[in-house]
Amino acid sequence: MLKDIIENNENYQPGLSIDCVIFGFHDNQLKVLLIKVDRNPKWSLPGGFIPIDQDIDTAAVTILNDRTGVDGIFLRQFATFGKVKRNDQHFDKKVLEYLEIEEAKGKWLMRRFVTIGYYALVDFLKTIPKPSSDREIVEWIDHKEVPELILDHKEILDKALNTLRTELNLMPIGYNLLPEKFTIPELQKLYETILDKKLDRRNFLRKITNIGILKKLDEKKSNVAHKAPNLYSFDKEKYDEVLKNGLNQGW
Amino acid sequence: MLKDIIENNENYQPGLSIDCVIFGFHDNQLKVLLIKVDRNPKWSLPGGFIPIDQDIDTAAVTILNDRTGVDGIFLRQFATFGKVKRNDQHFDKKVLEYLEIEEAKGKWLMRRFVTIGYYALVDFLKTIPKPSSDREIVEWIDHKEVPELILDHKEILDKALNTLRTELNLMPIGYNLLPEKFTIPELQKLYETILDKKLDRRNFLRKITNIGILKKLDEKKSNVAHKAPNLYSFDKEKYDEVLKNGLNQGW
DNA sequence: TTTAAATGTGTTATTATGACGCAATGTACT
DNA sequence: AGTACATTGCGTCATAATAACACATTTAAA
Repeated sequence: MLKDIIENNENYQPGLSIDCVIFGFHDNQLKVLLIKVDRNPKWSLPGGFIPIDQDIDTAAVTILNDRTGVDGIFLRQFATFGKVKRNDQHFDKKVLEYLEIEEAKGKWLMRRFVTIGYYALVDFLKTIPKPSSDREIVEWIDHKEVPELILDHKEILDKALNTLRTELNLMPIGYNLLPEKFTIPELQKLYETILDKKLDRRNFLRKITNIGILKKLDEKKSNVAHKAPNLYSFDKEKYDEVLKNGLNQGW
Repeated sequence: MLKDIIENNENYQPGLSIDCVIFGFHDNQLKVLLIKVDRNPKWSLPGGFIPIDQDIDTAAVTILNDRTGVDGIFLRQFATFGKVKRNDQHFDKKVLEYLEIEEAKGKWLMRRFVTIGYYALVDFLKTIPKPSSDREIVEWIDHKEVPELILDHKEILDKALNTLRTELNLMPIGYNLLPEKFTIPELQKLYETILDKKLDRRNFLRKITNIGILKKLDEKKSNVAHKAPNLYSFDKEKYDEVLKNGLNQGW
């Protein structure tokens, strides 16, 4: 895979890559999809290169699709990272030998790479993490327990989470992270988890209801050890309208 | 200049550029610093390439400094643009001939370039627009009268302005665009110009005052054809604090 | 049947916002 | 010198949004 790309590197945008921070929500945890390649003890964000005949946004969608099997995804570019030393010594001679890549071809990889960060919000249960080879492990990891990552991937992840927190004040987000039917307490947990902060149940209900993007269903959640909460779904039309116009006008 | 870069293109990050949207405020107009090169009838955003031994942020600062002579500037990366056809036919054979660049070397320029967009807020009066050669015109242009721009520069400019509008709801901005001493009505005009919307004088005063970033000076503006407005300056310490923590908490 | 743990539906006090009114002030004009 | 004009500074009031909190209801399990 990587070897193929390197040996045909003239088909890819030079010195540029894409890294995706893929968020999911499960068990009241904000999860991040991470990858571990056997030769490296550290984990990394799923990423890839940009074919010269593809828009960068298209390339990002492709990477996401390949890893998660989900499409129709919420995907946003949030920042581009380009410190001179960001991938210093990531592909050194030893790694190239290991990958059986000729030194001449490998030079392409040893230069500074600038990477474009995208973050995605996906429905955890609809996602099937797909390793791109048998040397690779793909796993959902609680964002609070992310292990050491390669290069500046921790910085990229942090920036993505900060962006998500800010966006939470500007637009609704649950549509992409929750299943079709959900309860208000579940939605609240999602907000609390992202913001890392407790919210008042009753005030949350009022605020989220006032936005006008929820449809109360004639159905209750079953198999709960307490009063059964009502199920809701999003009113997609109004949801998209709010997404477009934003939540707070401010001035 | 460009010729030098092309002939030494191994010293620059391949396929990547930076474009800056530089905003200033003057005569109640939001101005944008634009460039016209004689060989091209269209205007463009000031931009440049990234030396392989420079962080992208540093390269952006350099571009900005070269064009405006101002340093200690507010500069933010806001998006990266990479459609496949974004610079199609921008540097064709004719242009290369005109620039006296060999075709072989010129190939570097004919590929798709991905460009990283930065926007800057600068003090109009402290800025001295500097052409980088005598073939170049650098000018402040009212953002409402921006002429046709090359490539996707209009899209980049629009995105920068939209980002600025959003940021206005998340943080204070006047510090970078206004002189040290200013009046509340001036600050309000700035907000109105950026948002393209009238605000109520009295409510604006209340809101901006409540943020707690203004220092009322013991001084009035002179030479005005009406009641002399009071002068204010920013309390830099509190200003930076609000910049860091954000304006609206939302949730 | 009782209990524990949530949920659904309020209430109240406080604060923020939007829409105004009116007096004060500095310049320009008669 | 006096008045008109444009604009500033300060204030009010009704309404909406927010934070803090109380109480009854429902479900599964003890």
